Amino acid sequence: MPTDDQLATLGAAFDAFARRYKLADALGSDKPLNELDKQTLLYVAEHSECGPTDVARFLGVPNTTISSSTDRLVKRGLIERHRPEADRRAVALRLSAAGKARADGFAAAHLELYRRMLAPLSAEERTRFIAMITKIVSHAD
Amino acid sequence: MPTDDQLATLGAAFDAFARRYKLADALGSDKPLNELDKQTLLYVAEHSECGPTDVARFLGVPNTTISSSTDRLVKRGLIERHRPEADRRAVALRLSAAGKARADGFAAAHLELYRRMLAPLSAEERTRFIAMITKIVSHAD
DNA sequence: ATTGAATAGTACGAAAATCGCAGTATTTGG
DNA sequence: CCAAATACTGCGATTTTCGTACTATTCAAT
Repeated sequence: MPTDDQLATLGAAFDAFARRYKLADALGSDKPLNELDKQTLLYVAEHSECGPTDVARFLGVPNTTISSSTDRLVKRGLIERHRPEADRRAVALRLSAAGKARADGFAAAHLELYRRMLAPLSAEERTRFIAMITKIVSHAD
Repeated sequence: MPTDDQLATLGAAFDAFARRYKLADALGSDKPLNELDKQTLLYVAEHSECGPTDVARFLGVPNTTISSSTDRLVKRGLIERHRPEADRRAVALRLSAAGKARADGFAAAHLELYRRMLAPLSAEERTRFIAMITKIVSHAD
């Protein structure tokens, strides 16, 4: 029962949102990572010792695509592969020191982005906004 | 002056947001469009008679990339190119009937998406939420 | 009027990325 | 103990991006 007008306004806001708050790949690093590799790196940062299949399932892409992605990240020295003793078919992924630095860079950029987003809101509005968006995403279906 | 905790919560919410509210490419159409072509189509829908350069500037990609994109869209019969009398170097883009149908499909999917997002909020919260996000994006830098 | 610079777009091709198919290594279950 | 399942990777076809170089047209300044 939201009005058409509300939906249109929200749509326009989201468009602007997506376009404006696009975090520029942390300059200063060597070559920028493509979107998938960035996602892979961030996932591994949050799930050390995970396997390629975990990443693939989470990101919704085929296993082979993640295999390529991790290949690139290993070649760039951002992540490391190793065989866990427990299951020697598997591969466990973890960040290298350089990878951790890179992931931290992204995290910092994200925080800065969120800070800029919240800047125009008052303290009370911020609280409300965060509460609402949390409500939206935590609503099952 | 948002707290670290607020920023972390917002970040988590955005991640979930981006992952959950990904509009599945309107099934039923023939082959799905890739992301860029979708963006191009939508831009042309909103800016009939625009040129490739306009699209490129808006989307932040090189001109040649848009040239490829419009090529694909023309081949699929979704947009049409023609030479305006006024400036015969230029190319003007517009949707074909099929393209319009496709764009309308996307628009409908978007609306449905927004409806689902707003569903968990009360009428008053919706109003507030939209007002806040509008405030955020209309804030110049 | 002329012509040199600027502008709009495209052709082409190299480099990169995605992902299906098939293959290897290991584990599990009956 | 062996067939099926699981975790991944090698390979290669297809698609996409985008830089360089080109054509066509317009503009601007003499």
